[in-house]
Amino acid sequence: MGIKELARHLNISIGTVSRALNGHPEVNAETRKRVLEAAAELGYAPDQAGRSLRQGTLNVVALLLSTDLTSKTDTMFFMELSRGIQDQFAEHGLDLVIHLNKPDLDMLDRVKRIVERRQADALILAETRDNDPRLDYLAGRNFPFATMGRSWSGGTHPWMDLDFDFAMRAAIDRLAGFGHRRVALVTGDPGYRLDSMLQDAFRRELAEHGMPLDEALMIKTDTHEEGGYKAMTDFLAMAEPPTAVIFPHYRAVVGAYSYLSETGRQPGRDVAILSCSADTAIAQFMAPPLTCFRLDLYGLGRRLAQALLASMPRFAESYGNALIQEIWPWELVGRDSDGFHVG
Amino acid sequence: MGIKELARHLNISIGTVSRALNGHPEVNAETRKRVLEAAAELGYAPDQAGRSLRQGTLNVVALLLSTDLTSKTDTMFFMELSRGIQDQFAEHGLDLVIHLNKPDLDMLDRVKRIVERRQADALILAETRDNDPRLDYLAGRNFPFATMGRSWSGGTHPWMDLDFDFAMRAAIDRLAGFGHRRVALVTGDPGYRLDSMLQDAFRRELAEHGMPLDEALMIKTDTHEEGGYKAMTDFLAMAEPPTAVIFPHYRAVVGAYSYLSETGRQPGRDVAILSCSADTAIAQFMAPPLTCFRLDLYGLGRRLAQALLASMPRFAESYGNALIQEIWPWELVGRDSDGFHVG
DNA sequence: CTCTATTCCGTAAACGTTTACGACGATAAC
DNA sequence: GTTATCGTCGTAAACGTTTACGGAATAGAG
Repeated sequence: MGIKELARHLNISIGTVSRALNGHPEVNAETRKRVLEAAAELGYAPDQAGRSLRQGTLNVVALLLSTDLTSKTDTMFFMELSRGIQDQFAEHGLDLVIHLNKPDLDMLDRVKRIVERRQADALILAETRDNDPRLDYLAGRNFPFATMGRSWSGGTHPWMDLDFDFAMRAAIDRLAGFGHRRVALVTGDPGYRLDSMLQDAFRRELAEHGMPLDEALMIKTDTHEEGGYKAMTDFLAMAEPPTAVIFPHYRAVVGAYSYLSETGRQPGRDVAILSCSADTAIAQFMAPPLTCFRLDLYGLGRRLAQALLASMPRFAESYGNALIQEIWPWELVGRDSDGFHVG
Repeated sequence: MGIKELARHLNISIGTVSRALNGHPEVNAETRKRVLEAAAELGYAPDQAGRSLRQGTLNVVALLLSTDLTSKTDTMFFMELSRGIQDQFAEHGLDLVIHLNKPDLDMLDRVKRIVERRQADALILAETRDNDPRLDYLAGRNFPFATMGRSWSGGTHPWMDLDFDFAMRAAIDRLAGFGHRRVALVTGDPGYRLDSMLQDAFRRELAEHGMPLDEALMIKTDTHEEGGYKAMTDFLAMAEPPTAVIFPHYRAVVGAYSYLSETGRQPGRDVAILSCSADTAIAQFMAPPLTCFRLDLYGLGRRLAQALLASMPRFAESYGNALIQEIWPWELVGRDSDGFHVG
């Protein structure tokens, strides 16, 4: 099953076998055919370790995800994204593998392990934090990597991100059009760049629309169902509750819907609910269907992979050697969760 | 950064360095300390390719998932499962990596690639199909693997599965107790062992409870939101609709809820909805909260990993060299989606 | 002092590839 | 007939580890 056996079986040298399999030009056409046939018949495939050892490359890109995702974010988002990444890499013979890890501190260790043991040729990080030490480490080692979501400093590494400024403007435009003036925002930990940007954009757009800013209407909490449930509970206990709530994180909406339903209220009638999340399958099947943002997650994944490839010396020329950092547009999908006029 | 540099830096041989790092007994305590310190300081970690080449082991286990998961199943299920698997493997210094692949035919190629290129020491398959060629291939190559969900033949490989017989009995017991006699079942493609078992159990339990079996009430469709939506549409268009519907697949429930809401109906009042899925975070936040089954997904993942480890020569002795195949119990969590009496 | 056992460490082979280098024969050029 | 060119292939080194083997030094036993 090794290349040696294959060579012996064909009565040629291992060098020729290797050249034949790797498509080198200096091998006779008929010899190549014989080699390929024999390889297919005997089920030979080059050992990854041997090849990697020799040419220092593994044909594997790692995507590092935190197990937090299970509890805090929309797993669908990353699944769709991964599908795009995977397909793009496949065109270059690269495999995508997902590494799950405990969140926070261990993450740096895992990154170090991947780099130092050479478990992948490049790395994709999903969620970056303020002063994320992983970015410095990777940049210092000159290891190719990309991130989903820009980092705080912008950085000189490739990334893809979403246009949250646009989303927030579109959301508040829409709510203002319906006559809302007390709008609330429920985000997660502002230690994440995403939540920080959302809060900034929220403040700015409120000001632009001449709406009052009430800090009590900006709740930072967990981004899953329970966080949304509690946030909605708090809002409705206020002397003057908001008439509209923006939940950038989709899963929090589920909790909010739940509390509203329990108390006999209805989203889209008693309070407007709007999400800045991607329009994954469930949104249109909520009751009432959720207003959120349409986005080509699969395409985003592909483009993220392209950005990373463009930063890898081996593939850079195919992608114009450019540093690719893009902010992706999306489109507001108005549904019934916020479709009513106040006042 | 190689072991050679490290050895030169310490003025000892690479053999001793290797032994020191790998905890072999025949090395002086003080030498070992020096080596470990220097390795930490210089950020040395053994190259995976070199090590793998030498000792034929990689310390990596692969979990193969289909990109279908995105559209068809509850991604949360596999995330929680993966977390358990990951933690169990970590105790033995193994990493879990997830390979995403297109469904169906390509899957066998991917499995072959993983085995032939030695990209992992063992493999976990998530969804097996009738006459799944991947199982035969792996067994033929004597490659360690385990599956989530038993295969059709039972097989001689380790697996974990859920007690769907129990679930179906508990579900129909409960519905019978509420007075239901026209109960429907919405499953996916019976080419999957899971759906096939559910249908069998459903028929059996109906008979045991003296309920009539109406084949029109057994719909096979997609297991995502849209499938549930359409199934519910079909049911309610019947001359004599079912009074209760069992949706083993959680995501189909979302679609069913959606249709009910659109037509002014309410789950748990106009029709009973019950799911045999695991009780993931969303179930209790649906409106009304969904009756389903409580399950320790994390523990299940750990146990699945143990079962696999027990089948790997390297680790077998720690686990008693046994073939581990287990059917896990779960517990019905009665909520409001089916809590009403008929007639 | 001799012999043996023990502790520690260096040497070198091996794992399965890829590839630089050189060699061989055949063909073409003069 | 000599030389250069080309196409094809074999040889061997190299990648970074681990580990079997043997050797040197020390200690203990007689």
